[in-house]
Amino acid sequence: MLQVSYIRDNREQVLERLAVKNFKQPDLVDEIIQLDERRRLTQTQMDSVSAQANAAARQIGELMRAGKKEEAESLKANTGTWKGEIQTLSEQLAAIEDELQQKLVLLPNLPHSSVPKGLTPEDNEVVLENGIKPALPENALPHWELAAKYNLIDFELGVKITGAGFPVYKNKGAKLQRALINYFIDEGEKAGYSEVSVPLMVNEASGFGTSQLPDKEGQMYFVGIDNLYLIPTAEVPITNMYRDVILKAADLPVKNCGHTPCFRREAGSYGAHVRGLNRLHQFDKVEIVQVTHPDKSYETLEQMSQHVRGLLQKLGLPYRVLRLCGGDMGFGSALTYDMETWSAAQKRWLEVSSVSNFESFQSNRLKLRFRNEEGKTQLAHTLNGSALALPRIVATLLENNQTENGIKIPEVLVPYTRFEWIN
RNA sequence: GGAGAGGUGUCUGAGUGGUCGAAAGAGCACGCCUGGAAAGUGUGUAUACUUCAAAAGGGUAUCGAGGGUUCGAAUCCCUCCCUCUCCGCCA
Repeated sequence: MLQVSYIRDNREQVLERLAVKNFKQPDLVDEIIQLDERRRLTQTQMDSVSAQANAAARQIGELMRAGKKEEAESLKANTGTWKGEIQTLSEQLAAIEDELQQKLVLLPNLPHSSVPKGLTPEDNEVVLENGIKPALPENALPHWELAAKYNLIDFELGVKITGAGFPVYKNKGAKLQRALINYFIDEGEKAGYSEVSVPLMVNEASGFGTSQLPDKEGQMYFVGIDNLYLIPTAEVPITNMYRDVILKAADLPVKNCGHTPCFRREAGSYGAHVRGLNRLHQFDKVEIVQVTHPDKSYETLEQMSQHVRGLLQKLGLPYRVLRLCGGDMGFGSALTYDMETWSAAQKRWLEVSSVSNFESFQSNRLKLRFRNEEGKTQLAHTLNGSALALPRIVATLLENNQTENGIKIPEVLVPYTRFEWIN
């Protein structure tokens, strides 16, 4: 959520930046500024009437104590009017604030100046490409066929138990999952992220804090009986650990990592591109999260991106890094890098990580602040990234590392899998 | 799930209708003291909104959340949330 004071002081710039994100309702900006003016006016009026009423109440108290009952009674006569006024004004204020809030949450974050204009994934900017795309023989198999051939993943069984998009991992497939999770967590800890294990369901306030709500309501599974949402990413519970928190400047940066399953409804996605592990309703992911000083967040974004690239490199996967264009970016992000691996049998890039700087967009909702050099509270910046999401890594590993003798496990994973081949 | 107790500032904790944004202590910050430290001592120490050109200052709101009673609510009433204890159930 953008800060109203910022919008007020930087109207032109806000409009210009929103245009980069192809924001469809620029009129909202002026509506917000006007509502804010009305809000302040109403608040000032209400405050001054309250001040009068408070003063009178104090005086009545003093008179009562002094035993001057009649004078006190005569003062009471005025209070009814004030009470009425306060009532009216506070109702007005509440209505204005409500409307303001409703409009404010519709504004996405402003993109960073380096974000390219554009509408679709085709407009994303390729920042770099690394690694060698393996040349597979003509009869190379896509991962869903490899998963069946080596008895690693049973998609049909998942359909029986739950439904499409909830695979059952078996044998070395299940072990590979565990190995990847542990490997990613260990690498995170090496990079200074302290591990947390967090709830998989969150309340509405948490969903709002990281801006899944109200924007992406339909993308989350909702448990109505208890009003809880299944997390679409560990970003939500981990970042919300710092909701309503004022950190010391010395506490920054805060670095956490954690593994969770992620649940996504993925309403409306079907077809060849969602086959196998390409798109699931439940998948495992290790997430890295940082809370930083506003001056450091872009530096941090680069570090986080490096961390993710390092993982892909160590796994020996060819990858590329994209700087997302305005149209493809998430609602709350100011700058996002997507990391994609080359899936050699499908002959396409698969997104395996997304690293974003939210600047103060989330922290404004979270009321996540720190005490700055001047001793004043200031919104911190939040960042997060996948490091990494498992299914597409598994898909790429299986496809790219297939040989006549089976699937070769990357060296760095062998201490975790305790087998070198799937065959 | 049943019964009871309770939720006050960074923490402990006082406060049952007015002088309470809130005693006291601890902690923390800065100063004095000291060769340095401890002890001692002094001062300060919530957040948000708003007013003001800015600073200083002022106003309003907030004692789990929301509503109500009252001229006036941390204090009384209602609803909800949470914590603790006992019982029940249970991985």
